[in-house]
Amino acid sequence: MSVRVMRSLSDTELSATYGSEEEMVIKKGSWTEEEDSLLINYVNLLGEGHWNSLALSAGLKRTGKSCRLRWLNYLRPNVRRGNITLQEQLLILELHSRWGNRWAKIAEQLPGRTDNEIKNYWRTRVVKQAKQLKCDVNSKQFRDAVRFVWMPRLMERIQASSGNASSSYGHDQTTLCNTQTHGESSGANPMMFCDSSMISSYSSGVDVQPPSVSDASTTSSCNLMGDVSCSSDSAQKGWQQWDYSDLQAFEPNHGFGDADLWTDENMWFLQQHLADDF
DNA sequence: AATAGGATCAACCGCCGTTAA
DNA sequence: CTTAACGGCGGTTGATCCTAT
Repeated sequence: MSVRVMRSLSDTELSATYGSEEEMVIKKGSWTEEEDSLLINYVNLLGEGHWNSLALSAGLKRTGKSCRLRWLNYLRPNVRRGNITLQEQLLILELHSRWGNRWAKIAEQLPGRTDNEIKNYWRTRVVKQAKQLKCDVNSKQFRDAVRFVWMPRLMERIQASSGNASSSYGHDQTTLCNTQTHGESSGANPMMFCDSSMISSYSSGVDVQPPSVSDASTTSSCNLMGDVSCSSDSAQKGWQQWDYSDLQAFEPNHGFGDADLWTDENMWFLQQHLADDF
C-alpha cells in the first residue's frame, strides 16, 4: 500500500482514500474529538501497542507513531496537565543534572508527566534562563547557577509552602526538607540539603525510588545535587555572603524579565568561586 | 482596538535499537 | 545473516495564546 502524506491546515479535514488503489492519505496536524474518541475506544479494546495495526483497525488516517504520541501525551488516563509544581521543577532540575536530556527517564520519576512536557519545560524555562544569563545551558557556569541558586530557592519556597498546603499529590509535605547542616559541609547553604525522602515522597503513589544520590557511607540526609559537595572554603564563604533571597527570575509566571536579579556580581561570584571548586 | 513579539505546547521528524521474517 | 517494520526517544517546528505597547 502506498501512502500519501498530507499536512492538514489546522482543523481542515482531509478526505482520505483507501482501498482499491491501495492508497492511503495520512492526516497530520491537530487531532479532532472524533479521532480522539476512536483512538480511546480502540486502545481500550486492543490495549496499548501495535500502533500501526491499531490505527488501521480504528480507521484512523494517522500513522501508528502519531496515535502512540497522542495517546501517551494526551489521552492516556492519569496524564497530569497544567503548571509544573515547585516540587516537580526541583526534581526535573535535579534529575537533569544527573541524567542530562534523558527526558523519558526523567518523566518516569514524575507520575503523570510526559517526556514531551518535561522537554518543553526545559526548553521554555531553563534554556531561556540560560540565554538571559548569556551562558550556555550546558556550561558549568549555568549548571552551578542552577545548583546553587535556583534549586535552593525552589527548596526554600517548597519549605515555606509546606506548612499551609498539602502537595498536589495529596501528601503531607512536612518532611519535605531537612535543613540541618552536615558535618563535612557545615559551611554550605543548608538549603542545599534535603532529606532523601523528599523525592520519593514527592513521587507519591508510585513505587519509585530516587536515583542513588549518596553511597552507604553518607548520612540519612543527602545532598540533592548528588555529586556535588561544597567543600571549598571560598565557596562556603561565598554562600554565606550571597544574598539570593530576592530571586524571582526563575519562577514560572513571574516575569523572566527579572533576570537582572542575576547581577554581574553574582555571576562574577559564580565564575570566581564556584567554577573551579566542584 | 490593533498588532507585534514572546511564550507555550502539541505534534512531527529523523535516528536508532529491537525484533521477526 | 540480512532486511524491513515497528516503537521509542530526543530534537525541532509551527500554530495558538498571551502580553505589552
